[in-house]
Amino acid sequence: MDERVPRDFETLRTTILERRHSLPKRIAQIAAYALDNPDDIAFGTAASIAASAGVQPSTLIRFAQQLGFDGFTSLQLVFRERLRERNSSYDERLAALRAKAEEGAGHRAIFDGFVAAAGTSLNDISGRLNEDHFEDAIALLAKAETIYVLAKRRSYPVASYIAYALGKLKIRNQLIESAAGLNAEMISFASPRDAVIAISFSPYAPAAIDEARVISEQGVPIVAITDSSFSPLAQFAKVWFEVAEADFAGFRSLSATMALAMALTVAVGEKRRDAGRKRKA
Amino acid sequence: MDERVPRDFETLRTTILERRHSLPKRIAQIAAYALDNPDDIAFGTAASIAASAGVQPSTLIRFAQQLGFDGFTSLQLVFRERLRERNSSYDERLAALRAKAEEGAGHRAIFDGFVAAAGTSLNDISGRLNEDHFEDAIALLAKAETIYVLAKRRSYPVASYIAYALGKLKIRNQLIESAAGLNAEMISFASPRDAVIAISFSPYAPAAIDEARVISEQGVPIVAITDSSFSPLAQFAKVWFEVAEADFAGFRSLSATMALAMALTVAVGEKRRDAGRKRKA
DNA sequence: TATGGATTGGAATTATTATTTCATATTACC
DNA sequence: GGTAATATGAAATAATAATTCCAATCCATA
Repeated sequence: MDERVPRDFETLRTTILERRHSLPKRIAQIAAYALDNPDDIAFGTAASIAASAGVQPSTLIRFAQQLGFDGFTSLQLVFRERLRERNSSYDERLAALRAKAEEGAGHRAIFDGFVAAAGTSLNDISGRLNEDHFEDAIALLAKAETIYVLAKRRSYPVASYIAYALGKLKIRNQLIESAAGLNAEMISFASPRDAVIAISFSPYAPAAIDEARVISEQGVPIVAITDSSFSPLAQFAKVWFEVAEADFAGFRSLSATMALAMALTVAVGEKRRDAGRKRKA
Repeated sequence: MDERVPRDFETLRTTILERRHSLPKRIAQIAAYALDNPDDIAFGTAASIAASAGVQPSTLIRFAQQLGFDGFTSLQLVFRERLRERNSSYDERLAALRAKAEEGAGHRAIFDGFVAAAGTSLNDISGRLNEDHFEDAIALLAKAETIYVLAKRRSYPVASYIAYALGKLKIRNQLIESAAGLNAEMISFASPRDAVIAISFSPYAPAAIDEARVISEQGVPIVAITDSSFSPLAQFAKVWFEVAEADFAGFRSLSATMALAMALTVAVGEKRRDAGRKRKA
C-alpha cells in the first residue's frame, strides 16, 4: 500500500481529480460516481454502490486500492468521516471566526461571524425543541382572546415581528410598549381569558420581568421564551422554551428565537383556522 | 412488528422520549446512548455500538424491536437518513417541508420550515455579499454624525435591533418612528453629514419609500437593504444590498437581513474606534 | 421467601458483505 | 497482426456482522 493515503475527504478529492485522466475506464467511472455521490459511498455496500455506478464490486475495490487504501472499507471511512464533520462544524467554524475577529481580521470576518452565529443557533434549536411544550403553547395561545406580546431591549425586535405577524393573521394582539408610559394600564386590561408571549434573555430587562410578574398575578397565562430554567421569566410562565443563541462580537443572534416565534405564531393561526372550521361543521 | 414504525429521526426521537420511563434498564441505557450519539448509531456496527454503550449486541436489537423495527439494520437506516438529510442542501429540505406543511403535517413541520427558511437565507447571503459595497457602506456610516434608521412593517424588527445595537455601541442614532406622527419633522433634521440605513422589501411600505425619497433629496446618503435592483429604495441609495430571504407559510425569514444589519453595525463601531485611536496618535 | 415473568448475557447460527481469484476481454506496443 | 500487459467480469471464498437462542439473573408479586 501507498505510504501517503488520503485521510480526509478534501485530499482524496484532489487526488482523484489529479489522476482522473490516467485511470482506466471503469475505475474512472467509479471515481466520477464517488465524487458525485459521496453520500452513497458513505452508506452503501460495495455491491449496491457498484450496481449504482454500473461496475463490478471488484472494480470498486481496485479503485480503492489504486488510491492507496487497502480495500473498500478503508476508503469508505473517509466518506463517512466527511459526513460526521459536516455535521459538527458550525460550532468549530464559529470559534475560528471569533478568534479571527479578535485579531482584527477585517469586516468580512465580522459578517461571517454573524452568519455563523445565526447558523449555530438554528442548528441548536432544531435539535432541542420540546414538542410537547410547543403543542401546549400553541393550544394556550390559540384560545386566548387577545395575545399580549412582551419584550424589551434586545428581545424587542422579536416581539415587534410577532405583533406584525399576528396582525397579518388577523389575530387580536397587543404589543406592550408605550411611549406615553401607559404600560401598567395596558397590562391591567389583560384577563385570564387572554395570554401572553414574553421574551427575555439574560441580563433580563427589569421592566420585562416586572410586567410579566404583574400580568401573571392577574391570572393571565404566559408563554415564555428565555435562556434557562433559572430565568425569572420561567417561574411566571405556564409554558417556557429554552433557546440558546450563539453570540458574536458581544451581540447575540436572534435567529433561533425568531424562528421559534414565527412558528408559534403561524401554528396558532393554523389551529384557530382549524377550530373555526370544526365549529362550523 | 408494530404497524407504525417511526420512519424519520424526529418521530423516532419523540417516541423514545415518550417511552423512556417504561423501558427496561439496559434498553433505556441504549436508548439514551442513541439519542446522545446518533452519529455512532448511523456508522457503527451492532457490536461496536453495543460495546460503546456498555450493553450486549442482542440488547441493541431488542431495543430496535421494541420500537417496532424488525432489527437493528432498519433502525440504523433512520439514523443514516438523518445524516443524509442534514447534509442535503437547505433548499431541498425547505422544499420538502413546504410540501409537508401544505398537506397539514402538524406543528413541528411549521417550526422546521421556519428554521430551514432561515438557514437557506443565511446560506444564500453568505455566498453573495458584495464586499466592496460592504466596505463602502461601512465607510459611509462610520463618518455620519447621526445614523437614521428607517424601516416599516415587516422590516421594522431589523431597524429596532440596529437601533438597539448602535445605542450599545454608543453611536448616535435615530429610529424613524413616531407614534405622534412627527416623522416628517424628525426627517427634516437630517443633514448631508448624517446617514441613513433604510430597509424595505417588496411589497414596499409606501411610508418607507416616501421618507427615503424625502431624506435623500435633502442630500443625506442612504445605505439600503432591499430585495432587488428594481426596488424603489435602490434608486435613492448610495450603496445598496440585495438580500433574498426565503419564506415559509407566507412569512419571510429575517435572518439574513439581521446578520447583515448586525455586521454593518458592529463594523461601523469598529471602524469608528480605529479612527478615534488614529486621531489620538 | 418462593414463584412466575421479564430481562439480560453470551455463545451459536445465519446473513450479509468485502475480498480474492481466475478466466476472459481489451488495449498498447512491437 | 501478434503478443504481452493491463483491465474487467463473475463467481468463489473469506470475513464480518446481524440475529437468534437458551441459560442465567433479576424483579415484582403473592
